[in-house]
Formats: sequence, C-alpha cells, structure tokens
Amino acid sequence: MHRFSFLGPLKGALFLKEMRCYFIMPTVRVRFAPSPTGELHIGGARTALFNYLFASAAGGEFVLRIDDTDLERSRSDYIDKLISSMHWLGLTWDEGPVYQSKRLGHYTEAAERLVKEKKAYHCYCSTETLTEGRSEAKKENRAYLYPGTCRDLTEDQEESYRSEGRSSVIRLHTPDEGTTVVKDIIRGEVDFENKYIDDLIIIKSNGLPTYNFASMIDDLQMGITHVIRAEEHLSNTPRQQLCAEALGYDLPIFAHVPMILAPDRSKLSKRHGATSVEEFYSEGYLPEALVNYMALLGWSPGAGGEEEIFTLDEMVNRFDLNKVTKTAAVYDVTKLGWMNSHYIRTYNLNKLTEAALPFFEKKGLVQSPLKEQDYDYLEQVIAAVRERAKTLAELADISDYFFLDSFDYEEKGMKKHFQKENAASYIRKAAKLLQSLETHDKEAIEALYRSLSEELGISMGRLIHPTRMAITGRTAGPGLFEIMVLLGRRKTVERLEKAATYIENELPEQ
RNA sequence: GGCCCCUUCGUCUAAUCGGUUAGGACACCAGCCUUUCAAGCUGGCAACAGGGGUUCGAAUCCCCUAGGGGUCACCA
Repeated sequence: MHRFSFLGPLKGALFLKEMRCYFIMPTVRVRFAPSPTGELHIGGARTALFNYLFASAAGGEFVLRIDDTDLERSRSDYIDKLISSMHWLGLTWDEGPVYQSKRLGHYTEAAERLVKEKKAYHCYCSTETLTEGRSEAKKENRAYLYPGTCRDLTEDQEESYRSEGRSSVIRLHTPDEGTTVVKDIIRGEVDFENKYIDDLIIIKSNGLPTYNFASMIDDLQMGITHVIRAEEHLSNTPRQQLCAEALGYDLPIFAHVPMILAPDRSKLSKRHGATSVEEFYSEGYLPEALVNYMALLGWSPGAGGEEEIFTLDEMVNRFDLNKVTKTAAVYDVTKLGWMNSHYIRTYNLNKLTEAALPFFEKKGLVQSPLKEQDYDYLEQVIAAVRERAKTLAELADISDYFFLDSFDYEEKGMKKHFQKENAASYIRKAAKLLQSLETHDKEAIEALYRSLSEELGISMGRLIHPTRMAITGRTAGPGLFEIMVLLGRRKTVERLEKAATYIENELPEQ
C-alpha cells in the first residue's frame, strides 16, 4: 500500500531550523482533543504522546483542546485530572487548553453561513420519525440513511413548521454520488462512497454543534496541519471532510493510530484493571516507564533499532508516524512491570525517593515531614531494595522491616531456617560477637560470620539464612550484611536475640 | 446488517524495492554467578489466520474465506 511521506518537507524544515526566520517553512501544528467525560486512559494518553512526539520532532506546535460540547457528561474535575495527568507524564503543550464550549459562536456562524449558501438546511423531522425509520431499516436488515425529507423545504413550509412550534436541527447537504477520499499517513488513501453518507446533523436542536462538526471547524480554524487521533474516528472522517469542503477549507492530513485493546481483544474498560493514567500513578508506576511503554505500543524505531528503553528526548529524535503500525495492540501489564522495574533500578536516587515517599507514608512506615536523617535513611533503604521491586508500592512493601520493629516470620522460612538444628544457639553466638565487634560495618561483619562459620564447622548459609529471618522475617532481600549495617548494631542484636528466644520457646521441637 | 480498518511467537514488534536458518523485547524454562531474592550473563521453547493465484522464488503482490476491531446518534 502506498504511504505518504508528508514528513519529507518537514525534515528539511528541521534541518534549516536556524534559518527559519528568513524563510516561510511549513509549520506543523497538532492537537490533542480529549473530552472531559472520564479519566485520561492509556489509549488517550498514547494519542497525546504521539502528538507530542510528532510536534516536537518537527519543531512544531502542540495544542491542547478540551472537547466539552457535551454539557451533560463533561465535568470540570475531569479537566483538572486530565491536565495533571498530562503534566505527570511530562507531555507539555504550547497552546491551550482551548475550550470548545467557549467557541460556540464559531460553530453557529459557520452553520448559518452554510444554510445561507444552501449547503446546509434546517430539518424539522421529529425524533420519533427518525427512530421509526431506523427501526424499519433494521427490520429489513439494511443501513438507515436519512432520506433527505427536509432538503428542499419552501419558505412557507418552514414558516408553518416554525409556527407549529417544531424545533429544528441543521443538517449538511452531502453529495449523493462520488467518493470521498481520506488521506491518512498510517493507512494510505481510504475511499468512502458518498452514497453511504447521509445528511449529518451539524447543529443540534439545542443550538450546540455535534462533535464531528465542531471538531472539524476547530481543526480548520486553529490551523491544525496534522490530525493524529484514534482509529475509531476513521469512519467519521469523510463526514468531517465534507464539512470542511462545504466551508471551503483545505484539509489537514490525518493519521489514525491503532486502538489499544484489553487482553481479550475487546475494547479497554474498567473491568480490565488499571487503565487510566491516574491509576498507574497510584499503583506506583513511574511516568518515564509508562511513557516508554506506551510509545512502543504501535510504534517501534524499526530496522536495526533493537533497543526498547528510550527517554522522551530519544523518542522525539527517532519518532516517525510512518513507522506506526496499523494493528491494534493488546496492552500487557507484565511488560509494563518489567519496564517500570528497569526505571526503578536506574532512576536518580533522589528522584526515586521523592516519588516513593508517598507510598511509604501510605503504609505508615514514615511520616511527613521527614527529618533529614530519616530522609537519608529512607534513601539508603530504597537504594538497597530498589533492584527487587516492580512498582513503588512494592518498594514500600518489601522494605517494611527497616521501619517496623515487630513483624511476622515467614512460614516457609521458619521451617527452612529456624527449625534447623542449633539454629537458636548459632543466632545467639552471632549476636554476642556482633555486640562486641569493634566496628559495625560490612567488612567487619562479614569477616565475623566467616570465622564463626569456620569455628562451628558449618557453611555460611547455615548462619546467614536464620540471621536474615531473624532480622527481616523474610527469606529474600538485599545482601544480609548491608541490611545489618543499615539497621545498626542495636536493632540487629536485639532482633537476633528475640528470634533466638522465639525459636527456643515458641517453636516445637522437630 | 451496510461501510471502513486490521491479521507475524502467549504479548509488544522487526524484516530497504519479493530471495532471511523469519530477528529483537517481555513472559516462560534451563544453566552460570551467588549468603537469599533480584539483577546480570548464556542457552532454549515459541509465529507468517486459512485457501487459491502471480512468480524461478511470496510473510511481502492480487483474489476469496474466516476471525478481530471500529463506525453507522440531536455522545464525544
């Protein structure tokens, strides 16, 4: 299939960036236009990302527009959430937010002009009439198309309808023959026969524009050069183009990106777990990881490019709409988890601590505001455990013993390490030696354990495993000596003795 | 149902104009490393939806079938 290389001249423009003021360059202007009827979900977020990447790569502008013409469903708290989600992801925009609800005059003006030019007309058909026609069509198993009843009403007819108090909508007079071609960067040319497109409503009886009309007018009047949006809009694009043509505007170039599907290949919804950016935030994903993951859903740098980890800037440098797939993608939390763990491991420690703090607070492990030394301690703990967590929430989960003095011993660990012969006495011996150790540092402790294991004639493991259980309650975690240093001598010794007593008194003889 | 889009390992994907042992990543399995768990390293498992053409040669071009998705609102 033929693909357009619309980016050609733009690459040139990029090349001549410094000379921009001397030449008139084709400027890229894109928009992300969510409707504030819910939280920003992963599909919308990726559309925003692609817009951002495309605009940034071309040195163009990115506009944020809020499509809030549906007064019933739009809510201002969703607008706030949407904006904060965008900020959190790091997707900055150059203009806006522009609200459709504040541009209503433009839509009615355009519609009236079309009526005056006889390209649109008032339709007085009742909802009942229309639904009737629709259900009849369904019965006969054919598609319903508005029959054009009100296309050629006379002045007198209109007058009498109005005096009857009948309300009207405005419909666009669409051609009955011919083909409307959508030029799409990702899909090539898509043909739609006009005979299947009926006279769509552009202004509702309440005076508000319909989505297709308002959206197209905005794109046109705002000078949008590339409309990058989800594939679900592809089928409606010919209608929008017909609006633009009637109005006499040049068309923007389209790019319909594939949808993101749930694991069962159905449309993503609440019952599929976390799908909104907000939820990913509260589950402890890092914005860089989410962005990186989303970028790879439908896009890949292509031939030769085998890496998967990209910073936003790297993505900007390599992004190309022509390399976006046509196939809908199933989103897979497992890979997101891997990516997130990668970012947790490699993040700047300070930033990571900052991001993780709320999760430690939520578990009651620390309390804000933190004293400086507590903050340092938290940072060291995070440095020690970060390699083992997939989310920030998990980071807090596996760190509890660093902050809590009482914790349960893991069941399987007790069987494996506490119920071994002499476990209690080994632990006591270690505790005693640690107590009188000159310096409580990694090297000294390790040396101590080595010599003790030799002295007792047992393997290091026989000593180390019960010790880990004693001071963390767990069988897994960071290097043992590292934990002991972080915990400090007093707590280490206390926990060892407590565990020894526990084994002696609570554990049944095997 | 009409119209439109899509179809490569379980998942995300790669494969300049038709010629590859169909590549990578996640997941999974095994080994190495190791005080545990991770991480890391090495290896393994695993795909061109099906059927017809065109061609010396097809994942790649054409047609058909099947499956998935979208859309057909006075929702966006």
